[in-house]
Amino acid sequence: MSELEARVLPEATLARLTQYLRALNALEAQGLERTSSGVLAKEAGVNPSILRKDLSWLGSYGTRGVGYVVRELAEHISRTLGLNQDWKVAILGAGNLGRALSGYAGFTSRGFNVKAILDVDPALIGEPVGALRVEPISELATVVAREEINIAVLAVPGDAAQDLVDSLADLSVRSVLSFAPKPLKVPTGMNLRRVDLSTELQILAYLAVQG
Amino acid sequence: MSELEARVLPEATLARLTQYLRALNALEAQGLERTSSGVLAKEAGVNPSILRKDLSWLGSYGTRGVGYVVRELAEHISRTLGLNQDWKVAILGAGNLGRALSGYAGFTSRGFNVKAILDVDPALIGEPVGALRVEPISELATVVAREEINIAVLAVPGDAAQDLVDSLADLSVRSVLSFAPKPLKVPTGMNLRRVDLSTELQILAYLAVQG
DNA sequence: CCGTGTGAACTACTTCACAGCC
DNA sequence: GGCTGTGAAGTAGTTCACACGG
Repeated sequence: MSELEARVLPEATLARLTQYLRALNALEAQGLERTSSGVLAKEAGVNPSILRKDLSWLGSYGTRGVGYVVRELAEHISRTLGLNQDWKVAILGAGNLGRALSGYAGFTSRGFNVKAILDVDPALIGEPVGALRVEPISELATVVAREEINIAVLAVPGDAAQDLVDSLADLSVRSVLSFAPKPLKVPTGMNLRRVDLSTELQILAYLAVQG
Repeated sequence: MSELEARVLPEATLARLTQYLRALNALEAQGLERTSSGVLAKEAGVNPSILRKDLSWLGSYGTRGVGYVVRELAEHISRTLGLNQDWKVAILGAGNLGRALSGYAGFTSRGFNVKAILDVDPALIGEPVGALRVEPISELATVVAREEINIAVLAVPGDAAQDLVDSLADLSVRSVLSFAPKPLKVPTGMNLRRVDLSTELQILAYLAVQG
């Protein structure tokens, strides 16, 4: 393949683009067809400068002196983020958190489909979770192949997480969202994002003491 | 001399300190009494330089040529983060996510006690969740006072979140962890952190398309 | 005129490299 | 000798301010 220049979006821009997308949807729901960086930035909770700078990474989609066409801009951001395609998600770990995530609205919307939920615990295997049934984690390879999983969500204890990441890497699952409270090593080419709930609470504790 | 006496830890440092704390606990569990920035940094998944720089914000607690005393450093970080005191957490929203969070191990450890779970839905009120029962959100003020709540976790739909933040502010709850997929306005003096699960998935989708 | 798009200035954070001390 | 602690250098991200074009 011909090498395109590695023009990857900065991490921070990427995170905000998802917020603009939601903000645009909110504006569209209000019946607005056009908007400006000021209005959109307010809705997304950022300042207008950074919004315009972020959008400049995608090219020029506004009109000077006027603003942006809501639907057009939303469509463009969606395409850039890869949300025009279908994402098939497997949840690893059918404990409280895993089960809650499988039904979470944010996970089932916008092209993300939870296709499977797996666990090691024999007591959980076969149990219904929404429209799915818990499958044994020993069948991971089979499930990933059958459902064409491309995103995995790790809702397992810290000790189990690294082994699963390694297995997923072998199965060419290249995107993982981990809730395990441990740093994980990932092979190059795999994308990992962590959500660490107890870290968030600890940060709040510090801020509360400060303030 | 700087104008302000109280120099606050950088946000990024703060987040890593919580990781060092976990890493130190892991080392202590292995029976180690002393460690070095190299070992600790590896366990925490960061590089040694930034670790030493982070610790320098807390003052000098290592010994040149030797390293750090595990328990001493852990104790010091804990104190800095305000983890020597008791934190009383209320969970707002008793849906799948709220119920899962109330039992989440990371939430119940290290001084964080889930004292109450509340919801608007009459069908849920009175239902048992672990050792608690769901209480009506109309009783928020009473519950906050009774349990001396100082941290609230928002696990409600986006539309309800802002009103709850405002109510919490009136009740002097100064720290909020929100799972609502919306930017929220907070009064000065209130600390808000957001965990946005669908944003995380969207970022992964983009990264997967890129790679 | 008005709001976008963007270089330039600024701020925050990370890494380097080595002086300082045990 | 070896590892900490820290200025200095480097990098990433944000805000400013204004030229540009509908």
